[in-house]
Amino acid sequence: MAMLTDERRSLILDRLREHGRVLAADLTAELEVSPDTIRRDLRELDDAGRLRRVHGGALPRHGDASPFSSRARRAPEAKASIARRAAACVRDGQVVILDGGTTTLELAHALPDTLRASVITTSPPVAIALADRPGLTVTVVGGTLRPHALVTVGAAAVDALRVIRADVVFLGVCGLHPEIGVTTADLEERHVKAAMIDGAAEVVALADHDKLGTAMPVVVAPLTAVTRLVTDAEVDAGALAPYRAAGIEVLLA
Amino acid sequence: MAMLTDERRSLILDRLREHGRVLAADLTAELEVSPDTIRRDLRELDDAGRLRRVHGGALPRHGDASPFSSRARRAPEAKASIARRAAACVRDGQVVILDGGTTTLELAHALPDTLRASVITTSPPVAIALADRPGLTVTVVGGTLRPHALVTVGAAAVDALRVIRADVVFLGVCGLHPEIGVTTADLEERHVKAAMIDGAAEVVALADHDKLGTAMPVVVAPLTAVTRLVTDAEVDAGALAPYRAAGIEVLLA
DNA sequence: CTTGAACATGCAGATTCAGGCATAAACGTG
DNA sequence: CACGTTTATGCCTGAATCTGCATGTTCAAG
Repeated sequence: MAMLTDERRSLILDRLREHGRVLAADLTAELEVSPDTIRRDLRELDDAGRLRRVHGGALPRHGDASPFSSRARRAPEAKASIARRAAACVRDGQVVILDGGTTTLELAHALPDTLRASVITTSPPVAIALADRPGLTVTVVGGTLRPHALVTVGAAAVDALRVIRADVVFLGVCGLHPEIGVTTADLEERHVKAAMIDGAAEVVALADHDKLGTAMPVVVAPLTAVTRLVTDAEVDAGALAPYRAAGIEVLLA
Repeated sequence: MAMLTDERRSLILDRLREHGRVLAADLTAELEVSPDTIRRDLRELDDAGRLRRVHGGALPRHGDASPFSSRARRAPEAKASIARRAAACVRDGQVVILDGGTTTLELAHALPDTLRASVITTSPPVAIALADRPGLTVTVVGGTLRPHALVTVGAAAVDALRVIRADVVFLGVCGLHPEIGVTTADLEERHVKAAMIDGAAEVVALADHDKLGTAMPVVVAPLTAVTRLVTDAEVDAGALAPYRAAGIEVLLA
């Protein structure tokens, strides 16, 4: 047997998380088993409550028309490769702050299994993703939950972050403009992000290439607050010059 | 004997760490012992909690069958009906505290879509489940994440809860004994649960019928702290008498 | 309504598994 | 050393699991 049954089913759940849906035919091809086996897998995963079976494939259990999970489907491979590149920046023993957002959630999944570190996050999905890593201490920053972004905000969150001096903070940025700096759309989130940046020795911005050169309504911090930028390889070479000029180390994924 | 038993088992765990899985057949070939011996090894390593036995081989224990998701599969219909019954106790405008655990997560899903209330929880999964309810304000209580239970604990969580005066708190109890009271297995969780109870006008305990009459090592609160008990209909009628005698309103789901 | 794809069900072959039993080595004790 | 006990291992048998195939049914797009 090339692949264990449970292994195959985990892989199906991975694909489901990745793409937001799976087709029985695709799985048959990728996993090289008969359609019957795939159907059985999907049926039993449904019985176990791990997914929702539909004709032709399967969907995530909780209907999930949520903005969060639909956003996760945008440019998943770019986000994933950025996440992998960024994950390599973390070293054992560090205190790491993880922002919310789909890219940082990918980063959480991409962290090496063996990593020993302390992770602080405002994002419940990130916290859950890291819960079963034996080497990690996960701290959730409390506050009011922003439904769209699934991050905590408010005075409680800012207070909790203010006392933390992190080695590195990973920031999922909505816009990163050479002159305007780090920007976001939400005023409450701005204060939380600013508090994360304040105490951190290193600030790593994670941004798809199409976030570069754009700006959102609320300014979080000047560009000089960022020490590293991780983006995908599809970016124009010239577009990176202003960031390098600002002393930012640019990593291409 | 070419290789000691424990030596062989360490090697199996090494292979598992290396490849993320092991096949019984491969181990038989590599270690030159009978399949029976390998099976015995895998079984005992599973009993010792070092790996997860599956048909044909073994997988890492925390691969994806987290204790949380496996617990969710135990008596799901009882949990769901308890959750539905309890959800009917919540009224518009209330401040509600939701404990962690699989039953309270079901309760979160069972809350009416139209409910307008403020929900406070230590459980990231509960927070996510409620995020897209337009009528709810969800507050996450920050703290250190307990990997097994997926709840936050620690001084930060207790502090945050101390200032809250909730109308009702829903407590997922591990054990509810007529004389010993509400008990749990974890000392940190005990302090968080106690803080939840302290400021609450009403304390609703959610418990499968098989939790009644049992006690865990750590006492959270005396039975008198509980004002309502929701359990499933499979409970012996006689078993409920001591709770009713203590002035607790018992709801059968 | 038609039709092809997807589906559930039952079945068979192959593999894997659990428990009982026998053997042999290692161990402890007098 | 002699003896009984424990442990580890391999073999055996019946049971369980997994997978693919055949059958008839259901679904959904045209």
